[in-house]
Amino acid sequence: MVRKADFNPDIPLPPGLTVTAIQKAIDYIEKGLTDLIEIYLEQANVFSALVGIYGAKALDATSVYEKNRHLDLAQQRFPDLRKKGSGPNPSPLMSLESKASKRAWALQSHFDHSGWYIVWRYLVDPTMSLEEGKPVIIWRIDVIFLRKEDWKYEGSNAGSAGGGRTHTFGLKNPAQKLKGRALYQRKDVRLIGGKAVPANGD
DNA sequence: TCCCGATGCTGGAGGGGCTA
DNA sequence: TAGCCCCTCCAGCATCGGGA
Repeated sequence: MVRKADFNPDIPLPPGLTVTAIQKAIDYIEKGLTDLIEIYLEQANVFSALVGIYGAKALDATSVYEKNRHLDLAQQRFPDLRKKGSGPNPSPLMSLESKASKRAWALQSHFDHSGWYIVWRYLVDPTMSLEEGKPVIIWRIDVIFLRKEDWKYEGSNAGSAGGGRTHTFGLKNPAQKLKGRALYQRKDVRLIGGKAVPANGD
């Protein structure tokens, strides 16, 4: 259950975005992903992408922010969401990127764009000890405006000789930037060993 | 038509630093 | 000194566009 008391009213939000819209989005994500838990067990990284997609979809439905109507651009280009009426090339203040992660602080992207970022921090609770019927729980939401200088380049040795992925950008000192600035924080989830776990699970 | 690079989304492991 | 926290680096899978 999403409680209003778990929201911090002092956290600034992107223009037009409301706590109510985010509250509905949490509900949408948690319900929507209940049947997709098998995907997490199969491929966790794909599941994280799904959480981010559901987040964007939910805000598209519940807020004044909308997804790019050109499917290919929506899938590939920054931002995920833009304020309705802000045109095809919204300013950073009107741009909202939806990201999801199991990790407590880290934030990575292939770009270092300026704009608003909403990060859905989730945990998978197959025992449903936190909430009956909800194996996926959004336990914290970070909403922050990031500038180009907040990102650091993280290179890659990928090339013809081998290697894995392409380069990424990572948020500089994410814990320092995000600590105490969560818009939403469940009190029944604790960080232990850098991992989010149900507080009633110990 | 096929291949490769760019871009989208992430997680895991290991090591260094800090603190109790 | 051990445990915890955080950062860095390496890992995966997907789609799309452009060039050969």
